[in-house]
Amino acid sequence: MTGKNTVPTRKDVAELAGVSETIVSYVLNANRYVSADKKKRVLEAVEKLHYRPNSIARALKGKGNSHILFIADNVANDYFGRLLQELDSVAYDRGYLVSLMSAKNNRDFITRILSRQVDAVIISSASLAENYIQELVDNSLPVVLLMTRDYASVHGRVARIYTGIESGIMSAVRLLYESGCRNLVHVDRVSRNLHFSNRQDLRFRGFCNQMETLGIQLTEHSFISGCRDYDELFSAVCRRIQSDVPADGFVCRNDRLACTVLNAVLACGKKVPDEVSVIGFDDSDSSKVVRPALSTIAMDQKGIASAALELIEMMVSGETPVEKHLVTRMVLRETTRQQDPE
Amino acid sequence: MTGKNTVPTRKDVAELAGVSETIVSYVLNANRYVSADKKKRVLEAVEKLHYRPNSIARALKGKGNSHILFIADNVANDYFGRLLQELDSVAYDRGYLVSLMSAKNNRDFITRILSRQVDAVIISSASLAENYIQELVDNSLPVVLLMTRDYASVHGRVARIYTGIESGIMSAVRLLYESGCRNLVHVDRVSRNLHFSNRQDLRFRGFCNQMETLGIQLTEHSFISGCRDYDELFSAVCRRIQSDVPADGFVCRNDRLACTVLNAVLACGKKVPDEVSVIGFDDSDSSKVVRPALSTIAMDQKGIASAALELIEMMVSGETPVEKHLVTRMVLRETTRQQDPE
DNA sequence: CATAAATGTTTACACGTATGTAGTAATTGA
DNA sequence: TCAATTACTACATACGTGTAAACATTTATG
Repeated sequence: MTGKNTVPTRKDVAELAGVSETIVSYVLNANRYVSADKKKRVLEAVEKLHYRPNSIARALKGKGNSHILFIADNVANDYFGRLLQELDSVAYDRGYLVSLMSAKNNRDFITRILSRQVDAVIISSASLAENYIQELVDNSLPVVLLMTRDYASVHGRVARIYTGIESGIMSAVRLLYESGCRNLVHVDRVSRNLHFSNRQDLRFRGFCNQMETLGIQLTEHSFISGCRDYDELFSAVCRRIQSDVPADGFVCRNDRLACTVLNAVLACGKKVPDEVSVIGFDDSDSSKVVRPALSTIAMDQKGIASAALELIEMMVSGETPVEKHLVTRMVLRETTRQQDPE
Repeated sequence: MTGKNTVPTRKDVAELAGVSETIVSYVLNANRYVSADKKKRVLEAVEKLHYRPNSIARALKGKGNSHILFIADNVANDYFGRLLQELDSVAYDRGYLVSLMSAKNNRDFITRILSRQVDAVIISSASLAENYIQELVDNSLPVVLLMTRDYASVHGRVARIYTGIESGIMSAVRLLYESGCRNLVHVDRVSRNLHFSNRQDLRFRGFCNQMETLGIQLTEHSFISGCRDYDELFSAVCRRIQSDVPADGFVCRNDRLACTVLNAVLACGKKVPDEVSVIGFDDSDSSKVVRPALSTIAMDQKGIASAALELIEMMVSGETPVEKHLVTRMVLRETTRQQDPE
């Protein structure tokens, strides 16, 4: 079995079955009359040779590539990892292949994508310029946006998936408030190149909206942002804890941040969750192993993946895309005081 | 800018430049004589139209697809996430696209891959059957194996990357031994469907080899395996701690396991690292946020990614693949007693 | 000056597939 | 019986590209 095989083509199948290539095509695409006899012979030949139509040639003929491109800022985190996993799973079942592209690559971005003839693009990026996205849309490439922020300026045939981030954060704020927290703080990402969240960002927006709904005045004390690394964040949290109006609840962009916050709070000698509450986002491994175990918000990666594929198949077959709405799930562990969210 | 554009082809470029299509091809592939005048006009037209050769058509002509397939057991963990990130980065720079496929998908596995005409496959999987891999090799598809275990039965044109797992674990064992641990335990993965490591697995092998080198008899007490989830692992660790010959050092397959072990050890009232040492693998986020911070072994994802691409380019251009050897890096934090590894 | 060599360009085909068009044979309808 | 329909099959072309080979032009050589 160590000889150099060669991938069989339609021609090989046709010869083995004793029919023309066209017949093979018709059998496999099931769109023309083919006699039962020949159909059987073709299928047997296909089986015997392990023939499978060449995706490349198929794509060239304009028949779709069964190829999805996933664009994200960085796949190196728990959330994206699990999303990719689910995406691959549901995509594979439907015959699709999933490819990856980092949003930070921008040389030749658009032309590269178009030259690949992928069937659709899923975008989950806060950094990808909206005009890039618009250009993809203008080239009639089906685009699915995973809404982590507002893509207000993107118009045309675009499908949007709302993952429930905003309402998830809102529930978190409400939970902390109802359990007695009155000095809530939103913890933003750490980054070398300063990048502050604004109302475009759905987490930030969720926090602000819910605070306003609760009638709480937003001040500079309501936010920790602009830290360049986790050490800086640690210090910032300590300062915030030891200030005149000490924070008693932290709502964090993700679990990694939340864990650092948690450690800082504990280091300051505060009791968690009795004196201070902390809630993260992602339900990552970190949230499960820190002590006390971190309360967090879990996203429905499987649901998102399914929704994305459903939308893609709609768009590919020409239907008008719709919006999909999913929900997050609160995972209450030990850094929040128990409280029925109802 | 909201009109439906259309992707330009070689023909469009040729017309705009006032030359034949062949000239365009020759200019872009730089393999024939073309007058300076026409070359200039072609390049200008290319620039103007944002033309890029259609990868699909190119692939169909057998000129490679600049397409790499990455096959792994599950990308939903820190290690794979970062590897993917690095892989995408170096691949993008060299014009490649990276696709994903889970090793647990096995229906039509081979034919699907072959029908995609990818240029190469990178495999990092403990579960993918070796005969599948062999089949890819037999179909003269360049394969790069990330050696997490022994693929002894795979023969032919295969490139192998040794990521330093085995020696990394060996160093860890030596470190714990030299810092005084005498009852070391290897902690295996948790899994529903029981799957025990053996000498094929490089971590397991590293542990056993080093233990034998140190002259320590391996017994059933040297291993914790067969746990179906983290709760079971927690209990198993507690039992092991409270047994007649209490363990004083745990070498774990990954950080997630190590964190659970750490929490169990602490819950049993043992001092870490004074009484018990724990070391993980991956340098994941979890290892950074648990308290005490977990000592661990970091892999060189960037180096692995570069090596993989280098090997792929070698194989694609017909050279005989070679073995690549990388090294891991010990990250000593607070769950091991400080000790100079020399 | 004639001819060979070097340089520059085009024509023609191939990769593996899908399908419009057209053709043949069998069946049906009146 | 003859036309009309149905059940099949085949030919020819196109997708966008790479490149051998034929052709054309210029330059070098004897």
